[in-house]
Amino acid sequence: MSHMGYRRLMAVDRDHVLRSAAALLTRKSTATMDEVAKAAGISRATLHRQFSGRDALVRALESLGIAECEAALDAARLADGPAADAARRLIREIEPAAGLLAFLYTENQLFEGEQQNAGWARIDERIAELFRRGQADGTFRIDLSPGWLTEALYGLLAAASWAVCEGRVAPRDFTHMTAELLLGGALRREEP
Amino acid sequence: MSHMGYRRLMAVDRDHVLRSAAALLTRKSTATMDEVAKAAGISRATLHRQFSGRDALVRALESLGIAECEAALDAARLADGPAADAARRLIREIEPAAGLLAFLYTENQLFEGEQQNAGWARIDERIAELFRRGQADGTFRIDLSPGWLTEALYGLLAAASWAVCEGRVAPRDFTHMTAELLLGGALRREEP
DNA sequence: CCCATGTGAGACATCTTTGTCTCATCACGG
DNA sequence: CCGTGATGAGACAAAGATGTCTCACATGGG
Repeated sequence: MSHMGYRRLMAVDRDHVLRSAAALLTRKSTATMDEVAKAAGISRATLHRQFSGRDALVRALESLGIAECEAALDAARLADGPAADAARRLIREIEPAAGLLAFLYTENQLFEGEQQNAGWARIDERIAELFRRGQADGTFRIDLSPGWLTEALYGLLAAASWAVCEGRVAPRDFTHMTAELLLGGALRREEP
Repeated sequence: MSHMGYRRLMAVDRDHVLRSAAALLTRKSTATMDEVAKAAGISRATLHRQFSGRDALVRALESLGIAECEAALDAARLADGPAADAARRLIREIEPAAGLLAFLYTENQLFEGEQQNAGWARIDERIAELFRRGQADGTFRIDLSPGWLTEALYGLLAAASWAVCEGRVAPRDFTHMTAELLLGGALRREEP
């Protein structure tokens, strides 16, 4: 079964390379292919054998980010239960991918071409649908559009990811900080 | 007074170049010096006569961003009146600089060297102080740290700036969307 | 009118990154 | 033990961006 062994080894390496690249590019978005290779513990030649170029690497990271987002959306079961709880589940599930998302969020090269990945539109729509549901049942305020709430979620995820990366926020507070600010804001609530 | 005239012309050109560069780099952070020059309506030679290199240009943009932030902080009079109103004033005053701030926010090259501009620390401190004041007088919740609220403000400003830039949010809604989400969050408030 | 100064256009070398190639080595299975 | 295939190291050229230079032009003041 050398064929299976070959396939499995490749898959593991590819995933490891992608994760390393995501972690590095999150911190330094202008990292060289050589730095990416070193971060993954491989040579530049091998990196080039798996991703034919920097563009292919970024596209693969985009696909990975989309896949992780959709997995988080599935795991969060946005249609179940109160909308606020669903939003908290979503943030908790998406946290491991927040760094990658923050990198892709600022890689505006991905969105300037006329051929942008349709996965983002699907994800946007699913998140916006959650906010729409919450607005319809009176949970969420209606003066903030679902589209803006979606953008704000991305922005807060990126901000929290960078704040954790630079040590300004403890990693264990990530979910609470992000979810509470998105849902409840900075103002103190009156005790009912 | 040719000397004064010379100085004045230089200042005007320099400011125009900086604003053009900020507007362009906000949309495409990897723009070439040639593109920056064209966007400002000057040649690459003249651009290079005013900013000795790309690094000098970015540093000048950083200084401009810091100056505009501090001007906004002054104009917002953060120490006056209710903390929530002060935060709204701050967002309103800082809105014109949000695009530039968003660019500098992602230019992590500015923050990796051991010699980073101390202006950011001053600005962070002034904003955090506002949130501390609001927490002390019971206006803001205390389970979100002033540091995180400051980071969240940056993240929301950047998200709103990009959302406006790409047409997903109307420019006139910028202040309301950002301020209301930061302060009140997505959850609907009970009518008192 | 003449000259000084700022500017644009372009040439040129340099540097970095990238894409491609070759070759030696190493691991693994037959 | 031997061959196959992946890998690492390095050389190499191509491409792009940048820094620097020269030269022509135009504008404005003396």
